[in-house]
Amino acid sequence: MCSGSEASQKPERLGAGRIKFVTDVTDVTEAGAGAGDVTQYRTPYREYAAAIYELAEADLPVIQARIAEWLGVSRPSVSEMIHRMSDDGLVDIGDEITLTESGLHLAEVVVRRHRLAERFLTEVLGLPWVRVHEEAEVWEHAISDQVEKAMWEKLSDPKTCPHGNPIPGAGYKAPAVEPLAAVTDRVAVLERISEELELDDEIMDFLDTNGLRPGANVETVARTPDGTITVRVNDDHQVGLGPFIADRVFVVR
Amino acid sequence: MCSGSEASQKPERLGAGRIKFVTDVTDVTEAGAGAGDVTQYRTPYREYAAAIYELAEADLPVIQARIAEWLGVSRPSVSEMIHRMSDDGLVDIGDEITLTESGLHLAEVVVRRHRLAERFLTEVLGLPWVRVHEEAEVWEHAISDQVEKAMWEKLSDPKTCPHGNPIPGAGYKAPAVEPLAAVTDRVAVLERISEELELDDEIMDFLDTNGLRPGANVETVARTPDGTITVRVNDDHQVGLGPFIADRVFVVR
DNA sequence: AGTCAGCGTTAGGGTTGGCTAACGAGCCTT
DNA sequence: AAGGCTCGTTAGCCAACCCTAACGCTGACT
Repeated sequence: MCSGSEASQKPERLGAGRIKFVTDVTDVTEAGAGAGDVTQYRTPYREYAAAIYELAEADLPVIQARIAEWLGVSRPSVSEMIHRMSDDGLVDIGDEITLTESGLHLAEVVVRRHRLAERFLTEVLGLPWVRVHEEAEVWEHAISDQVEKAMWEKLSDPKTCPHGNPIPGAGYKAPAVEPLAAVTDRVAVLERISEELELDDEIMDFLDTNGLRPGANVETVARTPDGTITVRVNDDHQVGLGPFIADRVFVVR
Repeated sequence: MCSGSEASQKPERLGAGRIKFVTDVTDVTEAGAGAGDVTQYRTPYREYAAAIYELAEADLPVIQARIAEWLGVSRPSVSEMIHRMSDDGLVDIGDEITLTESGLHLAEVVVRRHRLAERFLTEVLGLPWVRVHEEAEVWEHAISDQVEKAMWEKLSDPKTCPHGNPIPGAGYKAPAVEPLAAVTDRVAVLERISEELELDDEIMDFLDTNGLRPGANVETVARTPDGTITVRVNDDHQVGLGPFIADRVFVVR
């Protein structure tokens, strides 16, 4: 035997195994909700919960067909999963799908970790803000209570993700926003960019190179019948935006 | 134009979906091997590959029964998975299981990210070194090429994980070590602590509170017939260690 | 009134990764 | 020589998630 007889003392659990410890319930931040044992939920549950949360946040109808599109799965799959989540008390099924208290809690944890990860990846690791969404999609499941706490302390009181979306539990009162598409003849400040745009590298690069990030000054200067608008960015240059983008970029004032 | 009518062009993929981009092949560091498309392997493959790597590194026989114990799964499961990995060209099956070139590559990526994550978690996020193993078990799968690169740059040329195990690709020539159990009447320096001990919180706390970390000075002062030894740590205090621990703590000189 | 699109569901399957029970081969000990 | 391990394998099973095909409902438009 290589290293002695202890192998036989604990033969069934030598290694780097799958042991999952239930973490303590701790408050993540002064404002943040405790994450608790939420980690134990299976990944699909977490993703469906986050999808429902984000659909509601985006003011889209929270129905199975939208969830299916949001997650890129078939409608039968959503039907099956939603019913399982309902059995487990995470959602209620009605005209729309709604999160129960514990479902909302789960969704908030996942979305918070996603957006916190995006901040962390840009601020601490220096990744470009237009590329962190995809990474955070994985990180949101890898972050534990204790890591979330440590990230929170490392960042200086973050309120939103790099795209301007509020971090649940950070105590950010999001201002009233309207899609850029609805603004006419006014100067406004870019508040946030929809999650839907973050998936598309080309769109994000386009926004980035044209200075269209949260905080940018945006003035609508022209509009065509098909919904394309022309905006002046930071009193500097003008650029045209199609309706898909103009509907998903939100401004204040 | 990057705006326009894409809404209707991509109706089936609204959301935060499952899209996986194949990342470019890039060198992680001057010494590190390129990670390449290794990310695409399924999680079990990565864990089995890492287990085989770590068993070999620990000088344990790399047979299915050991892998099963290391991963905490049944022997039939290992048999099945190893044959699948063999079909996919990751391992060769003989008297022992050996990694092929691509299998070794995969294992090195996973182990490197695990140990890099441990360093990152202690140095950047300030987590206790005795607690990062479990976190890194998840992080090793969440770290992409670009994140690995960023972590590498953030840390100052790390050579080992916080427990003293070399980071593959970091160019660390590990010194010849021997288990503490084999040392008699000599002063030695603690080099590394086996992965197997990292799973056990109580053991890690014990080591930590007794100053038994990499770099500590250790002198064997007594030995009982059952394998228990007494060591003097940093010329300061004496403490007894059972054979299970003494076999898994390695020293130099 | 008829048609049609959108939605949720059912039926039937497939893949992945795990499990237990049981067996045969090899090896050590008695 | 006989028993008893350890080891790998086989057979059969199960749960989690996903899929396509197809059906029935509803509401809007013609």
